[in-house]
Amino acid sequence: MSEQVKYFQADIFKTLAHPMRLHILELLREGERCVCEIVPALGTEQPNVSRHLALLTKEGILSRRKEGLKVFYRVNDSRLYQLLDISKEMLKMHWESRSKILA
Amino acid sequence: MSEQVKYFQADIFKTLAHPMRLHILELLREGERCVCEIVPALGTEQPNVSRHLALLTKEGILSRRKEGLKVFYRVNDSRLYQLLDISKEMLKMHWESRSKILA
DNA sequence: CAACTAAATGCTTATATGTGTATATAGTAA
DNA sequence: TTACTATATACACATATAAGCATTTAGTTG
Repeated sequence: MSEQVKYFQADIFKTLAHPMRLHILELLREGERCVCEIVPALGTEQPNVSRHLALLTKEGILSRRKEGLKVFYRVNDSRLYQLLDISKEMLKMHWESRSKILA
Repeated sequence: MSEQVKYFQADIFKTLAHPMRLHILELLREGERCVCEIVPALGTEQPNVSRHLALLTKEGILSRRKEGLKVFYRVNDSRLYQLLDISKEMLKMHWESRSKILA
Protein backbone atom coordinates (compact mmCIF):
# COMPACT_ATOMS: atom_id res chain seq x y z
CA MET A 1 0.00 0.00 0.00
CA SER A 2 1.35 3.41 -0.97
CA GLU A 3 2.65 5.89 1.58
CA GLN A 4 0.27 8.53 0.29
CA VAL A 5 -2.77 6.39 0.98
CA LYS A 6 -1.67 5.88 4.59
CA TYR A 7 -1.45 9.64 5.04
CA PHE A 8 -4.98 10.18 3.79
CA GLN A 9 -6.25 7.23 5.78
CA ALA A 10 -4.59 8.63 8.89
CA ASP A 11 -6.34 11.93 8.18
CA ILE A 12 -9.72 10.20 8.27
CA PHE A 13 -8.93 8.65 11.64
CA LYS A 14 -7.55 11.96 12.90
CA THR A 15 -10.82 13.58 11.96
CA LEU A 16 -12.79 10.99 13.91
CA ALA A 17 -10.46 11.19 16.91
CA HIS A 18 -12.40 13.66 18.99
CA PRO A 19 -15.35 13.02 21.34
CA MET A 20 -17.20 16.11 20.20
CA ARG A 21 -16.93 15.18 16.55
CA LEU A 22 -18.14 11.67 17.36
CA HIS A 23 -21.07 13.26 19.16
CA ILE A 24 -21.88 15.34 16.09
CA LEU A 25 -21.75 12.26 13.88
CA GLU A 26 -24.11 10.40 16.21
CA LEU A 27 -26.55 13.31 15.97
CA LEU A 28 -26.37 13.08 12.18
CA ARG A 29 -27.03 9.34 12.18
CA GLU A 30 -30.75 9.94 11.65
CA GLY A 31 -30.23 12.53 8.93
CA GLU A 32 -29.23 16.12 8.39
CA ARG A 33 -29.28 18.67 11.20
CA CYS A 34 -28.78 22.40 11.24
CA VAL A 35 -26.04 24.03 13.29
CA CYS A 36 -28.70 25.59 15.45
CA GLU A 37 -29.74 22.09 16.55
CA ILE A 38 -26.21 20.75 16.94
CA VAL A 39 -24.83 23.55 19.14
CA PRO A 40 -27.29 23.14 22.03
CA ALA A 41 -26.94 19.34 21.90
CA LEU A 42 -23.20 19.58 22.44
CA GLY A 43 -23.24 22.13 25.24
CA THR A 44 -20.23 24.11 24.08
CA GLU A 45 -19.55 27.43 22.35
CA GLN A 46 -20.91 27.92 18.84
CA PRO A 47 -17.50 28.79 17.31
CA ASN A 48 -16.12 25.56 18.64
CA VAL A 49 -18.87 23.50 17.02
CA SER A 50 -18.43 25.47 13.84
CA ARG A 51 -14.75 24.55 13.63
CA HIS A 52 -15.42 20.88 14.27
CA LEU A 53 -18.02 20.93 11.51
CA ALA A 54 -15.57 22.68 9.20
CA LEU A 55 -12.97 20.01 9.86
CA LEU A 56 -15.40 17.15 9.20
CA THR A 57 -16.46 18.88 5.99
CA LYS A 58 -12.92 19.57 4.82
CA GLU A 59 -12.10 15.91 5.31
CA GLY A 60 -15.06 14.91 3.14
CA ILE A 61 -17.05 13.31 5.96
CA LEU A 62 -19.85 15.91 5.90
CA SER A 63 -21.59 18.12 3.36
CA ARG A 64 -23.23 21.49 3.95
CA ARG A 65 -26.44 22.94 2.60
CA LYS A 66 -27.62 26.47 3.24
CA GLU A 67 -31.26 27.35 3.69
CA GLY A 68 -31.73 30.99 4.51
CA LEU A 69 -29.74 31.80 7.60
CA LYS A 70 -29.42 28.19 8.59
CA VAL A 71 -26.78 25.70 7.53
CA PHE A 72 -27.56 21.99 7.45
CA TYR A 73 -24.92 19.28 7.66
CA ARG A 74 -25.20 15.64 6.62
CA VAL A 75 -22.94 12.60 6.43
CA ASN A 76 -21.66 11.82 2.93
CA ASP A 77 -20.96 8.11 3.17
CA SER A 78 -23.03 5.78 5.33
CA ARG A 79 -20.05 3.44 5.69
CA LEU A 80 -18.88 5.94 8.26
CA TYR A 81 -21.33 4.33 10.67
CA GLN A 82 -19.78 0.94 10.05
CA LEU A 83 -16.51 2.46 11.25
CA LEU A 84 -18.15 3.91 14.34
CA ASP A 85 -20.02 0.71 15.14
CA ILE A 86 -17.03 -1.57 14.71
CA SER A 87 -14.84 0.64 16.88
CA LYS A 88 -17.53 0.55 19.55
CA GLU A 89 -17.66 -3.26 19.42
CA MET A 90 -13.89 -3.43 19.70
CA LEU A 91 -14.03 -1.25 22.78
CA LYS A 92 -16.62 -3.50 24.31
CA MET A 93 -14.46 -6.58 23.85
CA HIS A 94 -11.46 -4.76 25.21
CA TRP A 95 -13.30 -3.94 28.42
CA GLU A 96 -14.81 -7.39 28.76
CA SER A 97 -11.40 -9.06 28.55
CA ARG A 98 -10.02 -6.54 31.03
CA SER A 99 -12.73 -7.21 33.58
CA LYS A 100 -12.26 -10.96 33.08
CA ILE A 101 -8.63 -10.54 34.07
CA LEU A 102 -9.62 -8.54 37.14
CA ALA A 103 -12.22 -11.09 38.22
CA MET B 1 -24.41 7.00 23.92
CA SER B 2 -22.43 7.92 27.02
CA GLU B 3 -19.77 10.61 27.01
CA GLN B 4 -17.22 8.15 28.40
CA VAL B 5 -17.66 5.79 25.47
CA LYS B 6 -17.00 8.61 23.02
CA TYR B 7 -13.73 9.39 24.78
CA PHE B 8 -12.52 5.80 24.55
CA GLN B 9 -13.74 5.53 20.98
CA ALA B 10 -11.88 8.71 20.12
CA ASP B 11 -8.77 7.18 21.69
CA ILE B 12 -8.98 4.23 19.30
CA PHE B 13 -9.19 6.55 16.32
CA LYS B 14 -6.38 8.69 17.73
CA THR B 15 -4.24 5.59 17.95
CA LEU B 16 -4.93 4.75 14.31
CA ALA B 17 -4.35 8.33 13.17
CA HIS B 18 -0.72 8.05 12.14
CA PRO B 19 0.76 6.77 8.86
CA MET B 20 3.55 4.91 10.59
CA ARG B 21 1.17 3.09 12.89
CA LEU B 22 -1.01 2.17 9.92
CA HIS B 23 2.10 0.84 8.23
CA ILE B 24 2.88 -1.30 11.28
CA LEU B 25 -0.67 -2.66 11.31
CA GLU B 26 -0.43 -3.56 7.63
CA LEU B 27 2.78 -5.47 8.36
CA LEU B 28 0.97 -7.37 11.10
CA ARG B 29 -1.94 -8.27 8.85
CA GLU B 30 -0.32 -11.62 8.01
CA GLY B 31 0.55 -12.41 11.63
CA GLU B 32 2.98 -11.51 14.36
CA ARG B 33 6.28 -9.81 13.63
CA CYS B 34 9.28 -9.02 15.78
CA VAL B 35 10.52 -5.47 16.27
CA CYS B 36 13.66 -6.42 14.41
CA GLU B 37 11.53 -7.00 11.29
CA ILE B 38 9.32 -3.95 11.76
CA VAL B 39 12.07 -1.37 12.18
CA PRO B 40 13.78 -1.92 8.81
CA ALA B 41 10.41 -2.05 7.03
CA LEU B 42 9.50 1.40 8.30
CA GLY B 43 12.79 3.11 7.60
CA THR B 44 12.93 5.20 10.74
CA GLU B 45 14.79 5.15 14.08
CA GLN B 46 14.23 2.18 16.33
CA PRO B 47 13.12 4.30 19.34
CA ASN B 48 10.46 5.86 17.19
CA VAL B 49 9.04 2.48 16.18
CA SER B 50 9.23 1.35 19.78
CA ARG B 51 7.10 4.24 20.90
CA HIS B 52 4.49 3.66 18.22
CA LEU B 53 4.33 0.01 19.23
CA ALA B 54 3.99 0.99 22.88
CA LEU B 55 1.08 3.28 22.04
CA LEU B 56 -0.72 0.62 20.01
CA THR B 57 -0.22 -1.83 22.87
CA LYS B 58 -1.37 0.57 25.56
CA GLU B 59 -4.54 1.19 23.59
CA GLY B 60 -5.22 -2.55 23.42
CA ILE B 61 -4.70 -2.86 19.67
CA LEU B 62 -1.55 -5.01 19.94
CA SER B 63 -0.10 -7.63 22.29
CA ARG B 64 3.55 -8.36 22.98
CA ARG B 65 5.36 -11.65 23.43
CA LYS B 66 9.02 -11.95 24.35
CA GLU B 67 11.24 -14.69 23.00
CA GLY B 68 14.81 -14.31 24.14
CA LEU B 69 16.03 -10.90 23.13
CA LYS B 70 13.29 -10.46 20.60
CA VAL B 71 9.82 -9.03 21.12
CA PHE B 72 6.96 -10.06 18.87
CA TYR B 73 3.83 -8.00 18.36
CA ARG B 74 0.44 -9.12 17.08
CA VAL B 75 -3.01 -7.62 16.51
CA ASN B 76 -5.56 -8.50 19.20
CA ASP B 77 -8.82 -8.13 17.33
CA SER B 78 -9.16 -8.92 13.63
CA ARG B 79 -12.04 -6.46 13.35
CA LEU B 80 -9.30 -3.85 13.27
CA TYR B 81 -8.79 -4.76 9.62
CA GLN B 82 -12.44 -4.13 8.90
CA LEU B 83 -11.83 -0.60 10.17
CA LEU B 84 -8.77 -0.18 7.99
CA ASP B 85 -10.47 -1.62 4.92
CA ILE B 86 -13.62 0.44 5.25
CA SER B 87 -11.66 3.63 5.72
CA LYS B 88 -9.67 2.82 2.60
CA GLU B 89 -12.88 2.29 0.60
CA MET B 90 -14.26 5.58 1.85
CA LEU B 91 -11.11 7.32 0.70
CA LYS B 92 -11.45 5.76 -2.71
CA MET B 93 -14.98 7.03 -3.15
CA HIS B 94 -13.97 10.44 -1.90
CA TRP B 95 -11.29 10.72 -4.60
CA GLU B 96 -13.52 9.33 -7.31
CA SER B 97 -16.21 11.90 -6.64
CA ARG B 98 -13.58 14.64 -6.56
CA SER B 99 -12.15 13.68 -9.91
CA LYS B 100 -15.66 13.46 -11.33
CA ILE B 101 -16.19 17.08 -10.32
CA LEU B 102 -12.92 18.10 -11.93
CA ALA B 103 -13.72 16.28 -15.16
C1' DC C 1 -31.06 51.62 4.85
C1' DA C 2 -30.54 49.72 10.06
C1' DA C 3 -31.25 46.01 13.20
C1' DC C 4 -31.16 41.35 13.77
C1' DT C 5 -29.88 36.24 13.54
C1' DA C 6 -27.05 32.15 12.26
C1' DA C 7 -22.71 30.63 11.32
C1' DA C 8 -17.72 31.22 10.35
C1' DT C 9 -13.16 33.15 11.19
C1' DG C 10 -9.04 35.51 13.60
C1' DC C 11 -6.20 35.72 17.43
C1' DT C 12 -4.17 33.99 21.57
C1' DT C 13 -2.94 30.56 24.73
C1' DA C 14 -2.73 25.87 26.60
C1' DT C 15 -2.01 21.16 25.85
C1' DA C 16 -0.93 17.03 23.17
C1' DT C 17 1.83 14.62 19.86
C1' DG C 18 5.93 13.24 17.36
C1' DT C 19 10.88 12.96 16.71
C1' DG C 20 16.04 12.79 17.45
C1' DT C 21 19.67 11.83 20.43
C1' DA C 22 21.36 9.70 24.30
C1' DT C 23 20.85 6.31 27.72
C1' DA C 24 18.80 2.45 30.26
C1' DT C 25 17.03 -2.20 30.63
C1' DA C 26 16.66 -7.14 29.63
C1' DG C 27 18.44 -11.06 27.88
C1' DT C 28 22.40 -13.80 25.78
C1' DA C 29 26.92 -15.55 25.33
C1' DA C 30 31.97 -15.81 26.02
C1' DT D 1 32.10 -10.99 35.11
C1' DT D 2 32.37 -8.44 30.62
C1' DA D 3 30.83 -7.70 26.12
C1' DC D 4 27.12 -7.80 23.12
C1' DT D 5 22.29 -7.42 21.03
C1' DA D 6 17.37 -6.14 20.98
C1' DT D 7 14.17 -3.14 22.75
C1' DA D 8 12.47 0.58 25.74
C1' DT D 9 12.70 5.00 28.07
C1' DA D 10 14.17 9.98 29.30
C1' DC D 11 14.86 14.45 27.89
C1' DA D 12 14.55 18.38 24.90
C1' DC D 13 12.49 20.61 21.25
C1' DA D 14 9.30 21.49 17.34
C1' DT D 15 4.78 21.20 15.56
C1' DA D 16 -0.20 20.26 15.67
C1' DT D 17 -4.62 20.55 17.87
C1' DA D 18 -8.18 22.53 20.70
C1' DA D 19 -10.66 26.15 23.18
C1' DG D 20 -12.18 30.81 24.62
C1' DC D 21 -13.27 35.28 23.33
C1' DA D 22 -13.93 38.83 20.01
C1' DT D 23 -15.17 39.88 15.50
C1' DT D 24 -16.79 39.15 10.75
C1' DT D 25 -19.68 37.48 7.12
C1' DA D 26 -24.03 36.14 5.00
C1' DG D 27 -28.66 36.33 4.98
C1' DT D 28 -33.28 38.16 6.70
C1' DT D 29 -36.72 41.46 8.05
C1' DG D 30 -38.67 45.94 9.11
